Amino acid sequence: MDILLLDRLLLIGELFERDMDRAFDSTALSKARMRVLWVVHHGGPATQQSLAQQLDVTARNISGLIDALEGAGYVERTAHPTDRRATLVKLTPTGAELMVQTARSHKELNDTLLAAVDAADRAGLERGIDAIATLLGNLVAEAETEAHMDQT
Amino acid sequence: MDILLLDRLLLIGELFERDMDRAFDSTALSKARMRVLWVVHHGGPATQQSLAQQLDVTARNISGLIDALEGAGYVERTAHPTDRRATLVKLTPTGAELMVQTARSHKELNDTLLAAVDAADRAGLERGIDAIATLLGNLVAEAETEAHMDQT
DNA sequence: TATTGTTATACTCTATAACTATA
DNA sequence: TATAGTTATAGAGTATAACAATA
Repeated sequence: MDILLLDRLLLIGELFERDMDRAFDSTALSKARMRVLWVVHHGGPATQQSLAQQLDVTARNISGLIDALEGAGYVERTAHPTDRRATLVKLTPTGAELMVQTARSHKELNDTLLAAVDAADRAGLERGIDAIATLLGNLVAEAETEAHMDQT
Repeated sequence: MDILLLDRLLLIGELFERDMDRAFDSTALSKARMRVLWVVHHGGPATQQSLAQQLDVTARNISGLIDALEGAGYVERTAHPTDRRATLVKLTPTGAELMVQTARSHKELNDTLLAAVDAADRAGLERGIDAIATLLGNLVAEAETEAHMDQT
């Protein structure tokens, strides 16, 4: 009745964000900018249009984020090989190094947290989180499809 | 190696936020404003200073949020009984009704998600989430205390 | 004609600093 | 002198709309 499981899950998300904020505040790296780096790190060089779609923000928004990341030396705009309208956004060596480090500390935190869970509970925990993430993903996707229908 | 448990947890937080955004976009209720309502709903009438501390934002920021919420009819500023400098922020009947509905749908979503988890996994899931939330809370609190020390 | 990225404009959330009224 | 709230100003993230270059 008192504290819902969902609330705990949301608390974890919030705490993680606060931890990230603290870790990156010193540089030019906000959450929005880190997300851009993350997508480029995982998907490789991408056009700004592609980034806008993957991050579900406007092209204008991406322009500003890439401006900032380029100014800070984490990405560079390069010519698209076949489409002269488009630019390809790539990580610089500095940006690539940052993402490797970030992925590493992310993994370490994951392991630290998992170590606090009783070994007997881990399998149930993973299956439960999986089930919840899947169902919630479906619910949100459904709701967004409906909302999109309504617009049209 | 591929997908970390932590990533799933963060995904759940993101999906929930997207769901909330969709549900409230139609009104004057952003995430920041909903958080104010949530705190007043749970803690009762509060001064703006108190809200600023509880939400960890500046007093100036609270001024703007209360302006918006007052304009939309969800809260009202009333005189503080003993301190003429301060204002007490209260929910209007509309605001109170909104929070009751929100708490209800929040609970429903919680139950729906939990129902998707195999009954045998639920206890382990709850214990695991609890352990993770507790440890992460401690880690973040420690880090923030240290950061605060550095400033001083 | 459609698409890519930019310029122009606006709104929300956030912060710091200066100020007013009260304690 | 210290505190509660506001005004002034600034910067980041986001959105729409108009526009240039290219497809």
